[in-house]
Order: sequence, then structure tokens, then C-alpha cells
Amino acid sequence: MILKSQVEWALHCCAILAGLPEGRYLSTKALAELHGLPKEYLSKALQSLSQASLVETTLGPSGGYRLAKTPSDINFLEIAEAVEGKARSFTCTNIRANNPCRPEGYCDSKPCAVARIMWEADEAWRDTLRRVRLSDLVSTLSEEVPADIWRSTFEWVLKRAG
Amino acid sequence: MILKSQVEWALHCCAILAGLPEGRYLSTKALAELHGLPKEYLSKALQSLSQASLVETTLGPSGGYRLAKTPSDINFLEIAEAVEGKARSFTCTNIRANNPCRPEGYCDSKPCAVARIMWEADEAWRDTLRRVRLSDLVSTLSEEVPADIWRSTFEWVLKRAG
DNA sequence: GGAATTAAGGACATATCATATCCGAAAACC
DNA sequence: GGTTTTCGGATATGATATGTCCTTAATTCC
Repeated sequence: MILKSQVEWALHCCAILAGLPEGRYLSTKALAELHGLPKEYLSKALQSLSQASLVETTLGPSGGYRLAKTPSDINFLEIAEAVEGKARSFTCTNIRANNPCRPEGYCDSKPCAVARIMWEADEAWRDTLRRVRLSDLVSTLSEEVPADIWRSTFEWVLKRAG
Repeated sequence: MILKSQVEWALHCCAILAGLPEGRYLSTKALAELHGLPKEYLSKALQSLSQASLVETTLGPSGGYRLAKTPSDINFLEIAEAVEGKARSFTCTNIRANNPCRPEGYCDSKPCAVARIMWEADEAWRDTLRRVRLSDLVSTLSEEVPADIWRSTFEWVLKRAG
């Protein structure tokens, strides 16, 4: 049960987009080079963010991506689900129904007890991610990353945005 | 990010093993037929439980599996990790290290901020499963499953245990 | 208007992993 | 000694993640 690496990529890209000056866009190329990622494949992750309406896009030179909402209005779960999908981590195949001792037309009133517990854990995972906003990540990063590195990173990346 | 179906199988099998009379074993064959699962492949899941010391085995006729501990001393996380492994669902590839603006020998003191958040969510998932004991599942099942079906299931399964 | 740049998305190749089956060895029971 | 069982290795298959390539349409700049 491993998350796609695109989730990691999307989160880091959103962190960068969150620090962008008003109105500026960042291209796939710039984001890929900054993180050392394959441009074409990172593009798929960014398209997922776009389809989820988390980012906006513009074509042409100086085009690319920017956040569609304030960083405090975007949480980790939205980003994770955008690229990973909303499916639960546990899928119940209802194997209890195969029990040969069950009468012919027997119908369970509730979903499987095993599934309910696994889904509860899944929901705990989602709750945690839902509670963390993109703005929280930005705050943490600006505390931990040395100011000069942080600043030069945006200069570097904006230079590539034309 | 989907769990292996073997996790579901292992949980259901443990629920049955928990209801077994003292000293009795249940074979892979019996568990597979009860749940309608491929015998050879289910065997791998049960081997995982065995390696994790959650179940004990005996060879020969009337052999098979039984719990190695009381149902109240086994939790869902142990079972899930036995077949799924203990690896976290989020793996940090440290793509921040690729940032071309970082000085040559720069070394981060903490693990990546993104990873810390994702690992926190992972821990929430584990905490939930850790808190649910196998005995809790058995209680729920004996409440929800009609008594006669529950009883005949064990008769059916014990008949196959020789 | 034309050239360059960009996102979007389809087609395709590759690698990894889950799923599944088969077999032989060792142990326990009759 | 023959049967039944777990255990582990070997192998096959299918699905999915990863990665690349190409076309199309939109936008910007000259």
C-alpha cells in the first residue's frame, strides 16, 4: 500500500506555487528542473491538480500553473486525492457472503464488520490530511529553510518563468 | 494506494480462528473453502501470520492453524502489517535535495516537512488499527451474525478439521 | 501573420508488484 | 509406509505505476 510518487511531487509543487508572487505562473519545465523530475510525467500530476480545480493554467510563453485558491483554502487531502484518487485503501470483497452455511436469500443489513473497521482507519488517515492546510506547510518551510536559500529558489524559478 | 486482498483474507480467517474450541487447528483448505478463496494463495497469507507469530501451526492430518495468543492480545494492525509489511504508505524521495539553489554540502537537520505530515497521517491510520483488538471483532460479529448461522459455520468448519 | 512556447491528452513502452498456480521437502499422524 | 499438512521456491499472468513521445489547441511575442 504505497502512495504514488506523484503525490509527493504534487505537494512539493504546490508549496512552490504557494510562494509565487501574485499573478505569476510557473511552467511544468521550471517545476521539473527545480525538483529533478521527468518533465513529461510530472505534467500528468499537474494535470490532475488542474482537473481538481486546485490550480489554474495559462498557455503560451510565461504560461503555466498557479494556485486557484488561497494556500489556507487548500488542504493536503485535496492534493493527495487529486492525484491518487478518492478510493478507500481497503476494498471489501464481501467474502463472508461465500459462507456455505448462510441460507439462500440471506441479506446482511450492515456492511461487513471487518470493512467498517478498516474504513474507520482510512477515515482517520483522511482526517489528518484534511486538517493540514497548504499554508501550514508554507509556514513550516519558511521557518526551517534558511531564508537565503528560500529566496534564491524563487528567484531561480521565476527567472525560468520568463 | 490499495491494501492487498490478503489483508482482508487474514482478518476474516483470524476471526474464525478466534472462535475455535481450545486446542483445535484449522487447515488452509477449510479456511479457503469457507471463504471461497484460492487455497494455494491464501496459504501465503497464513504463512505471513505464522512468521509474525500471530498463529501456530501443526503438520499432518488434523493439523493447520490456531491463534498463538488470546484474541484480546491481537490487534488489527499486527494482522495488517503481517501480510502488508511495515513500510509506511508515503515514501520520501527527498526531492528537495535536488534544488539547484542549495549550497554544495548543505545538510537538512530534519526530515522533509512534507514527509513528516504524510507520516503523521500514516500513524493515525496505524493508531486506529492498533486500538481494535481481534476480540472486538468477535464481539461485533457474534452480535450481528444470527446465532444459528454462526454456530453452524463452526460445525461446518470443524467437520473439515477431522 | 508567423514563430515560439505552453497545457492537455492520447498512444505506447517498460518495470514493478499483486495475484495465482505448481511442485518438492519436511514434519506429523494413522 | 502412506496420507495429510505446512513451508518455501519457482514460475506465470495480469494490473498498475512509471516514463516517453507525439499531436492539438491556445497564447504570447516579434
